[in-house]
Amino acid sequence: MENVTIARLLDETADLLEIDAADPFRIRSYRRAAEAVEQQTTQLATLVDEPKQLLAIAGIGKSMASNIVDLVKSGSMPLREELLAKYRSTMLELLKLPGMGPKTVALIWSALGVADIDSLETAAKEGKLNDLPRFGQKQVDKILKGIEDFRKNTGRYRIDDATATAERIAALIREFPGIDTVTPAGSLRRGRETVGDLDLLVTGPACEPDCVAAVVDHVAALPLIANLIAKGQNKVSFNMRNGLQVDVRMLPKSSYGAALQYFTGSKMHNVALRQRAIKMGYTLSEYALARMDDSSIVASATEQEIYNALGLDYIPPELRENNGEIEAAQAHTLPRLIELADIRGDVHSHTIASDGRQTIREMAEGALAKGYKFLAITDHTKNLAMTNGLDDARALEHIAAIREVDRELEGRIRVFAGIEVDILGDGALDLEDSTLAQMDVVIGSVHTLFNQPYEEMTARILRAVENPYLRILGHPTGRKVMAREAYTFDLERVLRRCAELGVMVEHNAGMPRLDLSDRNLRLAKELGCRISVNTDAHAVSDFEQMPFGITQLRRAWLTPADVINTYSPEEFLAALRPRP
DNA sequence: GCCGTTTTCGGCCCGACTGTTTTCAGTCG
Repeated sequence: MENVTIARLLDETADLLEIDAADPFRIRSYRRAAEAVEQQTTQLATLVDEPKQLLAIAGIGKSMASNIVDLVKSGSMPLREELLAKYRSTMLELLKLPGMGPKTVALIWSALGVADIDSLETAAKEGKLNDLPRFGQKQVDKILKGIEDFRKNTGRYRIDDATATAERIAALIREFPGIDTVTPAGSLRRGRETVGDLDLLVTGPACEPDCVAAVVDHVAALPLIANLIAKGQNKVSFNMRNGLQVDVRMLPKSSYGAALQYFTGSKMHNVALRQRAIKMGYTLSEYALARMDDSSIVASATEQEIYNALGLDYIPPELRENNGEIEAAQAHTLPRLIELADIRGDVHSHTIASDGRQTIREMAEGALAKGYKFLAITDHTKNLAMTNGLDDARALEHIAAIREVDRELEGRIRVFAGIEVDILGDGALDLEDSTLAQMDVVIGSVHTLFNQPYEEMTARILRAVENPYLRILGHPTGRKVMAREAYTFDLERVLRRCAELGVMVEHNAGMPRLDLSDRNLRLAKELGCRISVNTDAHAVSDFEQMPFGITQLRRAWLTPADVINTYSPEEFLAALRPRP
């Protein structure tokens, strides 16, 4: 059983406990445990015979460890079974409807026997809900609307889409006079690869308390709003046409830092921060860090002041997951995270020789314009026929053409000759060794190996990695971003072998379905792999995808030294696995 | 159910918005 599954089952147990009106602190323990499990880089299923290692995880105590062992061994656990016998598993879906919380779910169950979305809809339309306490027509309408939306769209939105939407909305809000800044907060600011909703924080002279009402009216009337959910004194919530929920908050300058900190989260990071504040005699809210005794404000204008007042170094948003960052900030041991400005090269790109859209020269000049010091041209091989992939003869010609451009641009940028070679069904590489020996960069890609049995897939990739000419394992997972992880092979074993052999592993910034997740990047670092971040550019404009890749590297706590793209061209060549 | 710079017991984060509540419960982030 994968960690994500264990985490989900623990979280669902917390939901059921809420419906059961259990002790809120017990419920929180289950939520904390679920979070902690999801953060782990090693699979807990391999630790069930060593409970001590489970107990070492913060948030996992004796009975939670026993729960995890039960889950791994039997697929369930006693408490979960007990609750499922008392209630229904379909209630977990009801909780996802807006406005439906555990109390309401418990109420309609005990009063009407309603436990799933279809019966809820029927009951609502028949007017049965109106007789219940705290139910009026508005509640009923909200539920029916919620059911409609739920069926229309489920799930999360990709960070690049959400970023574009945020920018569109921000531009419209800025049209109002007296707005200085519009900043995305929440999981978008933390760089999660998908976001559930959008939090925008707005500040400027127009957001001071005596005049904020006009801004609120302006935002609530934006033309791109599909459905207005709520409009308060300084907050507006609405849905976009695609279902994405947007929360916009207007804030005075004086408390902007506290608000930014608060709404950036994560929730678990904030909880930990608040507990720390209390121990120090403070209270932390979205308005300020204040003294508990006389409510005097200690810090509120910037995040930096707040973290410092709590005895911490500033914590970058990407690290705020309550995953050791607070302890590191206190000990002044936070890593100097990699930044976009550190990147000096991209070693995965395509040209018109295969399925790219620009020439070698154009790609090289595009990289030069980004300030890069090196670029590797890595077109496809013949096995991927639809990409017009290269055979040995064309590959050798291509190398000569790349060397030519490299000479033309001497002193300005290094252009390395490379190839993105397919790993064939038996684990062999798609070109002759004698051809591969001419290349600076050989990326082995897993494309065509999908949909094979786990063990076979693992064995074939391991065989490919053994080939001494293979120097980078290209976009090594077939996971789907929207559906969490979907490994098709034993990634941990492959990464371990890559580390032993000096094979670099790639984080693909341009293809979010083929990259390594932040958790797997952290695993790769722990195992000692050298990591490369590349855009897989098929045109110069694709180089612009790099920031999304950097964000994920930051979430994995990577420093410039961990990532070969920060090296000089000579250092990069030296870091490659030596030729036989 | 977890945890410990007072503690192995007694704590455990904070506030806004909504609806129908004439003083607050539930939901949400």
